[in-house]
Amino acid sequence: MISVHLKKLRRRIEISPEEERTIRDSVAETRKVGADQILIRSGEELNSSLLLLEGWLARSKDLPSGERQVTELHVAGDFADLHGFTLKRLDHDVTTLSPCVLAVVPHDRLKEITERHPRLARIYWLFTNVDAAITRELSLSLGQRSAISRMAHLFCELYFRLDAVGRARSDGYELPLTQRELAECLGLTVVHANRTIQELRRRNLVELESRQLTILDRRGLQGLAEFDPSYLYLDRLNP
Amino acid sequence: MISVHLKKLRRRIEISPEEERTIRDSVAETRKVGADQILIRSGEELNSSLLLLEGWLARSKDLPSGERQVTELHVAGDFADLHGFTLKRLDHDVTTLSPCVLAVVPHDRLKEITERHPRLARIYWLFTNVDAAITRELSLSLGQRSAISRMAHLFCELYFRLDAVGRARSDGYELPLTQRELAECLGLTVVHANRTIQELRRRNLVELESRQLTILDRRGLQGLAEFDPSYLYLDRLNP
DNA sequence: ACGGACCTGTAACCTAGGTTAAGCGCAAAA
DNA sequence: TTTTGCGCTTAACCTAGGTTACAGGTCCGT
Repeated sequence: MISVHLKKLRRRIEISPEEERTIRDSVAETRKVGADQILIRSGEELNSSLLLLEGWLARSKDLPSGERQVTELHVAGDFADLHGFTLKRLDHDVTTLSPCVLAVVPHDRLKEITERHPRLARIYWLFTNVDAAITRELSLSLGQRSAISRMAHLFCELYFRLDAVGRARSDGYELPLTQRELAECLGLTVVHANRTIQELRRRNLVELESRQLTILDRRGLQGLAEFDPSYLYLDRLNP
Repeated sequence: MISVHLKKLRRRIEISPEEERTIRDSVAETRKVGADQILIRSGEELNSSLLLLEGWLARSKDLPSGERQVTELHVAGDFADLHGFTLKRLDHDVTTLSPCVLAVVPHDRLKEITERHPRLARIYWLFTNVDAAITRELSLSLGQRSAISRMAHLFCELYFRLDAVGRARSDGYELPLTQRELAECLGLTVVHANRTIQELRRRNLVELESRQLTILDRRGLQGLAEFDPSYLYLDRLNP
């Protein structure tokens, strides 16, 4: 099951058999969790990190007034809170958006990796930096793109990320988010998120029904989003 | 001059004399640059990282249409592109907002640090994670806060960050950004950035004149911003 | 000393997206 | 089987912030 994580890594870098063993051994246990659970609360002290093997997670931040912003989505293969290894507490919550399978990686094993497997440490460092790049792209979306272009951009991003771990069909993917959750990702209200989806439908770019996103016109969607996947660092890297 | 960087680190963690030596030795050269220079272009291949010793930098991303979003500001003591060590190219530009002094840290010396000084490597990893936390908070601002609250939030954040490296007065700090640049940080137009500053003035919260920001009512400003500095991880950490 | 570019400031007007409210369908609970 | 609640949808209306335009000040290069 952890192979989805290895797939994500191997998409971008070589992983030796020994490194693979180290990664596999870093997992202390595996947990199953239902949808809409809070896994980590902002500020909580941490001594392990969570590797998502199946399902969808969100990192989100709240305003005192209750408005919520999702700052990153996570899919199978992603670490949800690898940054918690160095930070020891998070500045955001981590919640499940669907039923999930999680691997628990204790921080002392990560520390050992930094002591004994510097290349692997650099790889994991790299992946927290890719997460940051995704958040930067979100800032660009929230600050400068229109609602429709933002939503198209998110759909494109998720397509590339899911495809990289073999979780996309050629014409779309399973997207278990409600319209409210999509709105929280994009800094919109539910009402306007709905209007925006209608508009994407009307333009024959996507269909979204019973948790299935169908991309009818990938070229058109990417054009509308002005989507350039280079910020996902999906090409070969060499850390 | 690199002491401002050590000050930033020591604000949060212990640095041994040997670690200090390693950090000092990691600098290959020091460069002075004028304002409004592009230091790094998105996509460019990198083999060193830039440590900012004096002045202000911005990381920014552009849309094809020319709209620009500043995704993070950097002040003395910050690494501008430490994430470039693992990523080897950036997904954003790095530009000077004022005359700057920069230390150049070759990636092979950073690699050596990951091989020989794992604790220092964890510390630097930590700091790229703090950068990411700042970008997350920006996403929250851009997605959910009003223009005035966003601007108040930025002014508070910069106060805390500058204070942490001894670059703030008790009642404000030097802020060399034009209103256009502030607007680009906050996802606003220049016109509305100006309106927003006028409103902050009218409420007697801040004064901003000839590059000097004076905070007239810190309590009030933080209240308006709903500012909670915990995302800056300014307290003691233990990597 | 002059011209031009950029910065700050304002005014008039406009629109993307927010707000409020309501209806419908469906699934889980009772 | 009814009820309750949630997710989706739409409509009417409103406002925060965008757009365009213009003016005065300052700094810079010639």
